[in-house]
Amino acid sequence: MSRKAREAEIYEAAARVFRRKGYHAARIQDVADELGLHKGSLYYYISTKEDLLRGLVEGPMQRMVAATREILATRHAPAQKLTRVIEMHLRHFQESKDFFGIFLREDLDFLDANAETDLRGLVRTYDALWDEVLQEGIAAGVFDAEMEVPIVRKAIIGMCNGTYTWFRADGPYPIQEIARQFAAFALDGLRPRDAARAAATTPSDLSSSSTA
Amino acid sequence: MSRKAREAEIYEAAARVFRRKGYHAARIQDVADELGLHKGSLYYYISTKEDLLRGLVEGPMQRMVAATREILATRHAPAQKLTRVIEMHLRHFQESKDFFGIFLREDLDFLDANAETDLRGLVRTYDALWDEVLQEGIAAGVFDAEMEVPIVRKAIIGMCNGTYTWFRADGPYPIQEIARQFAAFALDGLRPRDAARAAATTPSDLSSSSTA
DNA sequence: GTGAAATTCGGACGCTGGTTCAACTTTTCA
DNA sequence: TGAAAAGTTGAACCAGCGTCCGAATTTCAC
Repeated sequence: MSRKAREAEIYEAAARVFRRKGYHAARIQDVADELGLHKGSLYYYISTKEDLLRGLVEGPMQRMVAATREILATRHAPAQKLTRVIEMHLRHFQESKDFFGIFLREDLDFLDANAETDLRGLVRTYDALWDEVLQEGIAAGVFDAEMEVPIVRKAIIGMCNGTYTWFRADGPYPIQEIARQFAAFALDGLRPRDAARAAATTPSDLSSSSTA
Repeated sequence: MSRKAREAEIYEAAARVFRRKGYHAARIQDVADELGLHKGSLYYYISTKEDLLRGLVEGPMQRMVAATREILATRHAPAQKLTRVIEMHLRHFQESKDFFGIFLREDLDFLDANAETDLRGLVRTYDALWDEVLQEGIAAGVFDAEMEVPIVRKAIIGMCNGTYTWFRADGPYPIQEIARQFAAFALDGLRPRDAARAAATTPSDLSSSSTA
């Protein structure tokens, strides 16, 4: 096994352990156990426990920002863009579950303090992109012009991030179904679907595939 | 100062510290510093650090369950009950911010393991009460009958819990305004308010006080 | 096969942090 | 006012954990 591959193994193991126990509660020994190594051996690959965490943090957030930019660049209707952004968020969330588990639970600001990583900046960028989606909808007259965009954005993202607490890949709902329901919920609220559909000016085209 | 009062001080200080740093990252010394005491002195009041955490956990959750039961017992319309439950959740959330900060971030299952506290049970009860609210709405024909109740419940609670990440008492939005927007969002989604109002069968009476 | 390089081992070191405790100070109340 | 009770101190103990390092083992080129 190459050095790179071994390093990747270690980082993945660390991600799992950090998510399960939390960064501070997790011991280097736990990471070693996960790999069947002795803890001293890890230091052949890493320098400190903090660097291990830092290594995990880079990547997932950047990918989400990039994916959001792509969606924004399309010519879809606002409601559809929103649906796709929600889906995208949930999908990345699930794919980098370990990372987000850490990201949501730990206070990672101390990482920004003494290194080149700028997590907070990335989050700000991501938020701004969401706001753009909502603003487009308002400008197009299909979203409530009276809404407070930051609150609504936080409401939707909070809704998505909440999946961390309860979503299980082997649970009753596949991630697509959750995305579908979340999008429908965001766009139409709880009002009976028929009435909502009748009144809605911008139906989502994503619900056609699975009508559950 | 009475013993009870001193104990309360200690638990409150611990709550603040645990929320700021996380239970595992926080040190007993930090709690002592918060009070201007020496760490040894704390042990005149507490037995272990874990008990300190356990003491914090009891209470807030029980109060929320009780408050939800009260709302359910009223004769309000489903949409109004939902609005009130959302408000209630956010209000308790803010009032016991330290507790929830810990609750959401830490893995507290280990507390259930070897003590009489049954956090998980409480959470299950709380979820069930929310589901009742939603079911009532469906039965009354004012909520979408096709929704997956558990998903929607989790969506709304997730939305509320997300406030932990961003809500600041001195920020631009008072908690009431957030509750109002969340409820409106849940009930009508993002569709323009006028169209939503026209079609809605159960307007919320809570928005009358502040129209932002 | 042999030697060097890469990798892993296993123990040691030092620090941190939870907990204990005997001594000291303050409060209480007869 | 004085003695007992309540509360606080500060040092010490000890276990756990991050980190280091020389020795042992494995890998691999020649």
